[in-house]
Amino acid sequence: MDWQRTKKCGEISAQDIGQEVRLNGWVQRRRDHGGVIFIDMRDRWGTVQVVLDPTSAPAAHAAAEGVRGEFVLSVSGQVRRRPEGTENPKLATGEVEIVAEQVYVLNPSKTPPFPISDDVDVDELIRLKYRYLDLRRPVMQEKIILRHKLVKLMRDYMDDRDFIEVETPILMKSTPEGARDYLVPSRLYPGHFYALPQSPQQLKQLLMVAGIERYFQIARCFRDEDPRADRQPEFTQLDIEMSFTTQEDILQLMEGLIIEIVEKLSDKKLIKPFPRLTYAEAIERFGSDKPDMRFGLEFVDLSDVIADSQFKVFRNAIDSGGQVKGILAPGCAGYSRKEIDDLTAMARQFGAKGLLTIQVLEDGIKSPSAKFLTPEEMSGIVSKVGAKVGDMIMIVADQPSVVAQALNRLRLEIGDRLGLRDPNMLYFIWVVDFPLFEWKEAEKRWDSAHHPFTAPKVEDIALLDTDPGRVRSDAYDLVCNGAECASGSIRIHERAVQERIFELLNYSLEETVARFGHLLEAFEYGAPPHGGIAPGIDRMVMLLTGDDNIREVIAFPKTATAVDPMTEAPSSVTEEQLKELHIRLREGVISEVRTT
RNA sequence: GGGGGUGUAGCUCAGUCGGUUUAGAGCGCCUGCCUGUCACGUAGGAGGUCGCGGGUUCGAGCCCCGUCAUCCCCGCCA
Repeated sequence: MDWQRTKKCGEISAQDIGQEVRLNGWVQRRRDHGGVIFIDMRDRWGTVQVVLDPTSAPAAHAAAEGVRGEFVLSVSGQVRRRPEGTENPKLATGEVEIVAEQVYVLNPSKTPPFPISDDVDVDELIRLKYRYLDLRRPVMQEKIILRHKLVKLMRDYMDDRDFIEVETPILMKSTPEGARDYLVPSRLYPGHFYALPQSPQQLKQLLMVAGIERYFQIARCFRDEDPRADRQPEFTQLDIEMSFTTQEDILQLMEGLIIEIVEKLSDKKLIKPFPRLTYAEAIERFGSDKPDMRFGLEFVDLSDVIADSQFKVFRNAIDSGGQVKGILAPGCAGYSRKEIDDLTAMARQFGAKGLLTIQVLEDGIKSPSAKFLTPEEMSGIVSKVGAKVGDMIMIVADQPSVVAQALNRLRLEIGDRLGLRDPNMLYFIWVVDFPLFEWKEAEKRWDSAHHPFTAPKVEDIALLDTDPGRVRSDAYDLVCNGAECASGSIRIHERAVQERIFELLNYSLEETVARFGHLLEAFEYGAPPHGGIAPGIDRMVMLLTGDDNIREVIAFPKTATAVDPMTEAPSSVTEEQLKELHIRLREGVISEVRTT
């Protein structure tokens, strides 16, 4: 039986009229008129109508009577122009149809658990359980194809610039810093474990020591932390590292790539060149190191206006080294008590003790703080924020980190409510000059802001000994519409500097040697200066498709509970497997084993 | 680990104040009819552990407690 296609369903056009063709595909829909039967046949390239006439091709017609949705068919016949008045402008192939002569059912299908169609809203858990059916939907196929094009473009771009792709191991050594590792027990070495890489960071640096000079990899990364709408336990990044480079080189390289991606693979608007903000500026103006720049509503520092205020909310904040900052909520003066309570709850989520609102109405100011502020102070705030009648001002007075986080959240909320976050705009910016360290209050120690291999800025090296908190690094993030989409740095390439950093991070010499001895040793054999960056591929696809859920751009994602509903991973394993791995489960754990 | 939402037919949902002895709709599915439809039409039919367990009540899809699954957020994500 010769069933292989000579044409694709979606590629049939008026040019094929008169031709004999054979098509392979799935039954999208079957319409039985008692006499003539129509079958819409779908493959990856599109859909075309097949006509079955009971008089001219009785065998084919008879076969088609038993056909149902999602049956797999091979159909041969002649392409013809549709009779006058029966064209379907909604279908790309709607000018023509296939007059079937032969129909083979290559495989029947059960009725699918949900319609294979773009315009249905099906519970995601069912979609994931039957992901192979979900992926038949044209929208999903488009995303998979777009992702392929993105990765191909990345590979071509890097190859054109003399980068070479090197694979690094998935079975790696555990380094308990940063995210939690996924561990893989070793059979050959009882009690020992491999870890899946959180990123190929150390290996790509070692490739620089190896003289590869320009490396990239489409790299899978694993982090055993709770997933989110934009986060998966495993994800993919374009991992890049280069030797004899500078921050400027890397930003240019990456900016060129991103522009090419957006211009070739989407219709979204871009701002070129990408504006640059220092970390300090970003925090000052937006309270975030990944500000959404599609709209303004920047923070306004009110310290000078209320410097002498006796209002104890302001007084306490200022006197304890805090800040008083506000943002404008244009046109929000009419907000109800409930709406303001909701906004206050958001601010509280980030540690703010409260949210102070000032509603500027036709007949005057409405604010819980009105009676505690002098008229001069009130009008000073209103004019400094630039509020007009109909606007609202939201003020948070607290420690700087609380003010930043709370007002950042409120700014994004107002941006959403006012429709200021234009979905057709991809507003990329570079955030640079990150601090090298941040203070971990819980552990009373410095921690790397980026990672411990990041180089301090040369002009700040002296501060390592005197004021580590003020040391800036050659680290940079690419941010788009309020989300981080790439992160990188110039790395340390000298053993002494690297050891000094580990020392500041409070690692003992033994720990340092045990975990990073290979890297430190490598630095002693002529390690070149180097640096790199790694844009996240899943998030890049999300930007292009406009999806706000990362699962929509991954073929077989995990749920927000880190489960694959299709294969039911993770699963329990046999006693023999455990025995081989020298693992015994604790009693309580055995009773908790999932049994779905 | 914490907070919030959701769970009723294969799918998407409705179900009022706890009360019409038998829980509904649309789509899908099955059967009949129909030779130009494309969301075909038309007549009929099947299909329910109201997530699960307990409780309150004369009576629970609806109220209470617990639990499971899932989604979003916080923590976490060098």
